[in-house]
Amino acid sequence: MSGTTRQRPTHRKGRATLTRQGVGEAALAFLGRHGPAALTMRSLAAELGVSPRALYNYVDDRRDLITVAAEVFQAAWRPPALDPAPEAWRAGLRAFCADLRAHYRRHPGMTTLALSENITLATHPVMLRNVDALIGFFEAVGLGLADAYRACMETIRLVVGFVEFEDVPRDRPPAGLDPADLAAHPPPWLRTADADGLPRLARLAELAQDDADTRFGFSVDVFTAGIAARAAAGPRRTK
Amino acid sequence: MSGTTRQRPTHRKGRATLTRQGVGEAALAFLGRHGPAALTMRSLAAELGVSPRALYNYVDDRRDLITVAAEVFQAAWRPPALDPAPEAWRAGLRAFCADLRAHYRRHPGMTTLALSENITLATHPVMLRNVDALIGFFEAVGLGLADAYRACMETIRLVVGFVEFEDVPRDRPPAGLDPADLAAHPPPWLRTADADGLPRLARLAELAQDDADTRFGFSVDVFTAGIAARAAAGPRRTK
DNA sequence: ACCTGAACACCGTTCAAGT
DNA sequence: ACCTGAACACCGTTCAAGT
Repeated sequence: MSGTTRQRPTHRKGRATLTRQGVGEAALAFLGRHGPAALTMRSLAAELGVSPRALYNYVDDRRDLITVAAEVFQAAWRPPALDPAPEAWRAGLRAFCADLRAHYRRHPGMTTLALSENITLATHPVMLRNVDALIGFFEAVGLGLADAYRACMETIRLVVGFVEFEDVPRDRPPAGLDPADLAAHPPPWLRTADADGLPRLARLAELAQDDADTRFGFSVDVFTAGIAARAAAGPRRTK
Repeated sequence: MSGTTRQRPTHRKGRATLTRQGVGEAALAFLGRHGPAALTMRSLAAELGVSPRALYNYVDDRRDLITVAAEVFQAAWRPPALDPAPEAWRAGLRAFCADLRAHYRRHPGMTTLALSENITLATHPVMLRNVDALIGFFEAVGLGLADAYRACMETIRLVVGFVEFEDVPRDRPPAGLDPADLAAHPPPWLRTADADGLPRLARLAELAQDDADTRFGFSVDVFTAGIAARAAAGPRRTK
């Protein structure tokens, strides 16, 4: 209590000593700068000024590295507070989803990587607290506990799915494609259809283009309305 | 018109000649048998009894190969008919989503691969027809054209997101994990939480476990209720 | 205890040469 | 026209050896 417990040295050869946490942070930062394809054991080691083998002292393998990065990523999110009051909850849920979407977009490739490496949702205490709060919110809005849990998970899936399918390809377009084509919505591959048996696609071409925020807003609004209907049916709906 | 136009030979050295389409079909089949990680240019070439270089006569590169496989995959789906009649459309949408989910699960790794390779939704005539029909369905239910398009895309995202986040990890569990842990819902990483400030997670542990079908049903029902609310507000909602 | 350097078994892709 | 075989520049991971 009084004395100085022996500390691990924080530097070595002029470089900060590696730690599991530090390696994860470096991986997450690297991901933001260069994208998921560029994150290799070798490139990250080079960035840290260390041999590839050194990383294996802190991380089991590449999968484990990505798991740590995912934990760091999750812990970095502080969600806006949710007010379940009847006149406030819809706007609150909208803001919550918008904030979560922004967090994911700030780290492009994090989800892509987690999915392709089959990372089961990494579990950080901060994340557990957020999940618990969101479930509590849905309960307060009028859902039974089981439905509140399901709604919580669907909220996350809705946001992450939108980012993955809509935002990531536009924020970080693949090499060979024209960004203008990706930005357009409805996309050219739907608009080029001639009218042979495709009447709505043909009419769609005449519509004003959607931006991603409008489409995200639609998805969240539909979800919110669905939750409202479910809540109105009463919490007993949970079987 | 009368004569025999010169045909490309269909066999060569006792092996069916390669075609772009055939290579895509082989890739999709390989994907179903061995999973996305095992699908490499070299392994697919070996499966076809050919040198890796030969594949490059039919596809530009690995990304292109996956694009062809995705097209084959999409063209293979024949959705159930959708009836927009007031008393039928909800059940029809549910069946539509269930069928789409089943189609994706039949080819595990297809989405994972498409996402990680940033494949912009491949466009096959069959898929365009399906999309057009789904938009028409939402219009007939009472949505404006722009909203019907958004609802169509959200339908696909909902289903694919569920498969990707819920089904794939369970249908094809990653090597190091206990399948029982993955099957459990809520998952153990939520249930192990002690009650310190996590009251709903603690109560969640006492609930009967959900199966994936129940959770999928919840998501689709909430979506359906949301669409119903939107439709009731009238097609003029589209700005 | 933690690092380096060399090595192994893989990738995707391309080159030059065969038939 | 379409193939093979060898090669290049990469991977993740491991081994043996340094300090």
